[in-house]
Amino acid sequence: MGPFQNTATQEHRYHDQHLDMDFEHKTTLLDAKPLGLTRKEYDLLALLIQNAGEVVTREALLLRVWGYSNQIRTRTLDVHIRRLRKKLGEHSGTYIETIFSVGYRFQPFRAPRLVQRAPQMMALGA
Amino acid sequence: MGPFQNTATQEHRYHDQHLDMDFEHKTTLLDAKPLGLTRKEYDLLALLIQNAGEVVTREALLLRVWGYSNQIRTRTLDVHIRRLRKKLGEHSGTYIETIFSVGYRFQPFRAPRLVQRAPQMMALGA
DNA sequence: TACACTTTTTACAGAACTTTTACAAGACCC
DNA sequence: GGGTCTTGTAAAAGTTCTGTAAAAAGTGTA
Repeated sequence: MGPFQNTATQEHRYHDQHLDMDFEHKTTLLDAKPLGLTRKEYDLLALLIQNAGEVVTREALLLRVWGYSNQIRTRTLDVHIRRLRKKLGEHSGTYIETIFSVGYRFQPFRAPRLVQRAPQMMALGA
Repeated sequence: MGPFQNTATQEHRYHDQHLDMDFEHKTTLLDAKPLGLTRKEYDLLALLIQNAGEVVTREALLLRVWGYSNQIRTRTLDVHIRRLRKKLGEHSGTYIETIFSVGYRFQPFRAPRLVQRAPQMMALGA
């Protein structure tokens, strides 16, 4: 297995210390409590989680969750990201990263940051 | 293989003792830590690295990264070079060379200097 | 229809990134 | 050294992108 300590079986389930998502039954638990995601929220989070650790572009998210082709200007994605973060509560910062001008990335809980972080989150002199 | 010890597979990756750049995922690690490059910074460094060991003229950089045609006077390139050097930290001197009145050159870490040195450091007639 | 819930749009504030400006410092040539 | 050209640097200005609140629109159901 990879360096991650969580169970991210591609087929039907994601699980880490706090978050538990069942892609088969479409259920989501945060600290053992149902997260109460709506359909779009679920689709969005599921897509991010299924690409955990990798950046998913706005374009890809809008295409695969909404079926939007390119060059449609909408803030829908942002609003849904916001609602997801709200429902994820204190862990939202850990889980959903913004990659400026590119998209978003789901990071498994306490996963080692093996890939490039969001530029806006680093000190310039690093 | 050439005389270089680094892995510089042209297709999708550059790697040496400190720096690791993945052209496919557009990620950049310095000493295993994400470098956090912005888009332009990435484009610029990627172009230099893809021509590692060779001088890339200011003209070429401005054209290929910014789409600027000749005879546009701007300091944008210089400012971005500066930010790259800042992010490369202690290794910046090793990596990015200034070729006076010509452009810049990326040098792989501790690579033997087999190619033309910077004009300002040698007698032109040598 | 009326209601509750979900989704999208709108409008603006704020953050992040890029470019320009102005000047200092360095390099080259005489 | 003096003059000229080029690059380095800091900071301001400008642009683009994201966050957020609130309203409008859509959907399902009794």
